Amino acid sequence: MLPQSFFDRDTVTVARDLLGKYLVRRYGGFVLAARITETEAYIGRMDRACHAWNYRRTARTETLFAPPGTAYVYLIYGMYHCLNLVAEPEGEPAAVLIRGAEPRHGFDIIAENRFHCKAAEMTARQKKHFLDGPGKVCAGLNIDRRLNGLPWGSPELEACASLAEIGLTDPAGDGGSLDIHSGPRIGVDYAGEDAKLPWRFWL
DNA sequence: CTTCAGATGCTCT
DNA sequence: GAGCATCTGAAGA
Repeated sequence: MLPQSFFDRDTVTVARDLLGKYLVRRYGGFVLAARITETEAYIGRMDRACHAWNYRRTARTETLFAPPGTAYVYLIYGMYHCLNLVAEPEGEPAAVLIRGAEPRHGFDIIAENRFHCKAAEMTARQKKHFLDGPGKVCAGLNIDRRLNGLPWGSPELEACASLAEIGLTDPAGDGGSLDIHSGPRIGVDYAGEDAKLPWRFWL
């Protein structure tokens, strides 16, 4: 599991460093794992796109003020969930949104969660868009608001540098060197100039 | 490949 | 009451 100190750093750095890491989700006896391929940084101190911009503290944003590594999960558009991991020292409201991932373990369960079918029954179109969006990551890994505020270190959700440390191997390999890209974040036009910040990262 | 409408409920004003 | 860190299927190019 990544140490809490991994998240106790500048949010943009954390967002970039999370690429290629493995998200592990455990529930009901299942172990699901996916490799993170896309992230975005949100920093309340200075970023109009962040829910806690200018340290805005409400019932919803309270989680952003929690210790680094805490899960921040909220409902968007009435029907999808977004998973974030809190960053920066405790008290600085900031987080990294997990925007995309690739399944690595528990394919059938993830396929069931996403498409209500077995992995082998997925269409080519479904495979191509397996977990390529924040709502899709949450649907596939069965993440919803019940996980909001989950402390870092909880077995239900963790991130690790390799699957070997939890006794698994990556069927697609660990990938070697990463080809990291960056650009403006998605869907934050309401943030004015801050919408142009290159705080989205992907492989 | 692209655009587009519609779904749906929580949060804050 | 307005808006939202989204997704899907249908239709057209």
